[in-house]
Amino acid sequence: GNVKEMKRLLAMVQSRGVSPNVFTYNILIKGFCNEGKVQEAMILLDEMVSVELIPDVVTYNTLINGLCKGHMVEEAKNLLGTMVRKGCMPDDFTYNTLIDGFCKAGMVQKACDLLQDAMFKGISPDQITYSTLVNGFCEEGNLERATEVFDEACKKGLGHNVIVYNALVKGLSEQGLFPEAFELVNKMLDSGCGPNIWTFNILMSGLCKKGNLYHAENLLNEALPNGCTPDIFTFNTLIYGFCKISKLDEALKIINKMR
RNA sequence: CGGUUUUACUUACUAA
Repeated sequence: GNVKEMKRLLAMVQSRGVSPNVFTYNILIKGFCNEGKVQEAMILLDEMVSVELIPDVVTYNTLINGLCKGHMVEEAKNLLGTMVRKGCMPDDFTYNTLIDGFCKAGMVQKACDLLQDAMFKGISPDQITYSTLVNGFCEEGNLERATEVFDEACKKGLGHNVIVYNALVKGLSEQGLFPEAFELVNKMLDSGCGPNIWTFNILMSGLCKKGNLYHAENLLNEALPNGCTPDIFTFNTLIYGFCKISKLDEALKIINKMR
């Protein structure tokens, strides 16, 4: 829908004696953001003010995330400034969202600056922050910094998290560093934070891109014994891999295994 | 502290 339609709905609800509150707007704003209609979501922010509702930290975080996902990171950062000016204190969600936005935009250094800003405000990095930064550095091809961040997370006791591990496993396997990637998976098993199907998919995808279907298919057989059920990503990855090396017959066999 | 809203990791294809 659009904002005009929304206004009609809200008017209808109000005519029944029920007024929308901040939650109502937050849900709507999230809805518009999910549809990629961030501009319309921003209009709702203005409208909240005009009906004397005070946007809260969730309102701003939702919009900041929408702007980041819409590749408008500078605007997102400006909104951080706006919320502070209006007396709404940013929280860990705010910073993690922005840090991810800047990482995904290829501005990892700015993401690190934001983390400094957050820490200055008394917000310390959590597992989400670390997975975000590990991922950011990996995407940049900077495995050294990615590993440093990972080690720092471990020192703080925040390293034993599947997503943090997966981010680094992905970075390693995308660079073709499979021995290191598998070593890390062994570390996961030792630390009681076992791999999940995402871990397997990440490794298999890396192997498939290198044309190493032998090891990729072996991994498929190791998933179940490790308590991971192959999913649609697993099979699509293998089918892609076999097609890439022109083994269409093998690709078709995978399709049969799916049934 | 009755409930409801916000952040991180995986496949391919498609556009430039």
